[in-house]
Amino acid sequence: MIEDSPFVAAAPVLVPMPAERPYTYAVPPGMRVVPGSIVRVPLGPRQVAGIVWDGTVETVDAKKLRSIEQVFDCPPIDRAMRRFVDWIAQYTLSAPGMVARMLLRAPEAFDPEPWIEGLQRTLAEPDRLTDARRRVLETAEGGLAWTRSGLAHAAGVSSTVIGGLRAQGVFETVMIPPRPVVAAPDPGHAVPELMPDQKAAAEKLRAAIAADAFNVTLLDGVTGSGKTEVYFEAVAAALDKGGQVLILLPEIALTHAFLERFQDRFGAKPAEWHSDLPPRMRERVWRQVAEGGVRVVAGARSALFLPFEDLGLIVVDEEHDPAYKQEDRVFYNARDMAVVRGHIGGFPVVLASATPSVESRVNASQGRYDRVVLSSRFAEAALPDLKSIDMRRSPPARGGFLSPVLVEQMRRTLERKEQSLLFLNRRGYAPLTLCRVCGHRFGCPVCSAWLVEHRFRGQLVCHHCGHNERRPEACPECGTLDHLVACGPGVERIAEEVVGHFPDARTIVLSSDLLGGVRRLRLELEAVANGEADIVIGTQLVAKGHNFPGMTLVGVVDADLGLANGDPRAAERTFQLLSQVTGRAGRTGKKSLGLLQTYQPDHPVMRAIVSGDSEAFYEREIAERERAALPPFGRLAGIIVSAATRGEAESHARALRRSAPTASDLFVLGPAEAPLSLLGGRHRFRLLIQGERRADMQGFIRAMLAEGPKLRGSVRVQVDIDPQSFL
DNA sequence: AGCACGCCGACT
DNA sequence: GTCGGCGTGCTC
Repeated sequence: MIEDSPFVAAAPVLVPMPAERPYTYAVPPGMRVVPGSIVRVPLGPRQVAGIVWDGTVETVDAKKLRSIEQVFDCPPIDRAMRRFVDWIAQYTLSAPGMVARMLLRAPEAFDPEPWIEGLQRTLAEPDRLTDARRRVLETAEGGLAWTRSGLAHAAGVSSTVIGGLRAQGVFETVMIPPRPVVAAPDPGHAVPELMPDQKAAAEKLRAAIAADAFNVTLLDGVTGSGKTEVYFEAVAAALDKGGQVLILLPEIALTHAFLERFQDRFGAKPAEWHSDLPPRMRERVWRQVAEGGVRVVAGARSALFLPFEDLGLIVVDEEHDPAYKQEDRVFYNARDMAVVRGHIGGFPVVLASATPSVESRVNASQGRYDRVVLSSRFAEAALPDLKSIDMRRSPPARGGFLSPVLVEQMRRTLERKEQSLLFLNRRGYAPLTLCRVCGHRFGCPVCSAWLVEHRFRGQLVCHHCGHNERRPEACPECGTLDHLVACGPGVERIAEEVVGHFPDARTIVLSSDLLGGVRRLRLELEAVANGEADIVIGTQLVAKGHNFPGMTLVGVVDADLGLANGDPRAAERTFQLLSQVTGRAGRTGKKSLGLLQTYQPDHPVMRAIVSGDSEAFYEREIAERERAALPPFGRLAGIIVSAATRGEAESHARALRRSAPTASDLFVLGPAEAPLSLLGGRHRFRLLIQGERRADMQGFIRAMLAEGPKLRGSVRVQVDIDPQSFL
């Protein structure tokens, strides 16, 4: 730990940069630090916050040694959290300093929250009692301290009135401790009446909490089965035991609706934690989590790095959601890191989903996780009647993309004054533009993916790197005017087709391109929920989180989209997405319908969705993955995400094969996950591995580094899950 | 990751 | 003559 040299005491300090090990700093005489202390240290030309780490210090050149400037008045990062940082650094092959950086993302929170100035009633009486003064005294009755502006506001007077009373000694200045960011949740606030299978599931979770040990439960409940209510019982049990609780949600799902639901159950909102929390709030939440004042946090993946004082449960909702993957700097999957955090902290973890990831299903079937299934649905929340439309038999009209079968159902839905949702997971107007004369295709000059036409904006946009240009009139290759043709549909194009069919219907397109940002989007979603649109055309953004009570028809424009992209998870992802989308309808109690436009009605994904038999899908998918040795079965799959040149990508692919001969598949992909054949231009080399066996993977990385020392620093690793060595 | 230093093109 | 592009190198 802290070692005394003959001259100065020194401490290892993890600084927030890609350092492989802690740096050594001198501890000035009289300063007290312990492992976990958050300290201010000089680093190059600037001052940074670092964490005093475990272990002995390395002797460094006396000329290099600098001193810790300050120990923050802040609870030290506990041992479990420090081990968590080291574990993640090792597992993701990232520098520990970069992992530590994720803990230090609330710089102002390291100093205690200041007490604020307040006013308290004294025994003195004012010289004259005016109307305004009387209101102030009535408001302040009860002896509690008020802020000056708060009291003025509550009494409906100007703050000069308060100032006058203060001057007369009717009020005295007192210091008020910082206000809690949220009220304390009450586990007994509104205990729900649970259905029998919910009750049984809640009992199992409660037992896991009572056991006071690490354990993972996969809570697998079909849409509408009341998963949230069940895991709220686990939350209540953990709170009863006195621990703190973290509920992880995919960023998108961190909605108002969830917070309300929590408040209904516990009488208070959880503290929120996500990337667009205002800085002041961020600091207060961080501090109060560290001090234990906040009991429950609902947050995005970064909430995993909050310094909980006494964490007793993590719930990962929608555990299959890809938003849990962080894919820059430190590559990690928050769902898996939550499991690791539980293991280190010795507490239970609950993974909840209506469509669990294949990894979690495998972990459950192999006994590493417990599995609790909720199979019955509330009667009024029945799923829609689901059917596929075989596009070979009911093709769309020329130039269109909607089958007559779907159009007819939309017409009927309109007649009944109910809402339809068309889902197409593709922004813009058309995913590819080409010249009818010379065949020129518009590609991205930066990353060589195709440019997507956004007709509304008059632009061609690269959805991978954000590059955009004006849509020209003439072909840049042959110069012919007005012969550019849009290939394939995006939501804008579907909207055009819909308006052609139903010119009088209120049609709206919802995608992340919507002008006006998140606020506008929220307003539009609300408007739709209030019935202010007849037909909604949306990307996956409509698939998540939001309920539309009047929606009785869901049409999936291209259910096959995403099945053929070479991703080993394509079928799983499509199944999950289609389950979610079709779940958007049918919560009304009215009869509702889901239609999937597909060219492969016999594909296992379509059969599973239409029949509702997800068990069969999982069994088949797991068997298939095992046979092909794809994730999550103990083989390694490497993905080169981008390379400096095509030749370099190829040579690294060969190196990859040599060093990982057992790898089942080597995916050589472009920066845009485009096939290698699309790679062109110069790109920084980056490597992304979705692998299972850590030993294989690390060996491979070492081989890569030996192969090309210049690559060091630009190699990044993603590990999805490693069931063999995980726990 | 920041941030400084350092060496070549278009402008107050 | 300077401002500014990002390549390279370092941080106890």
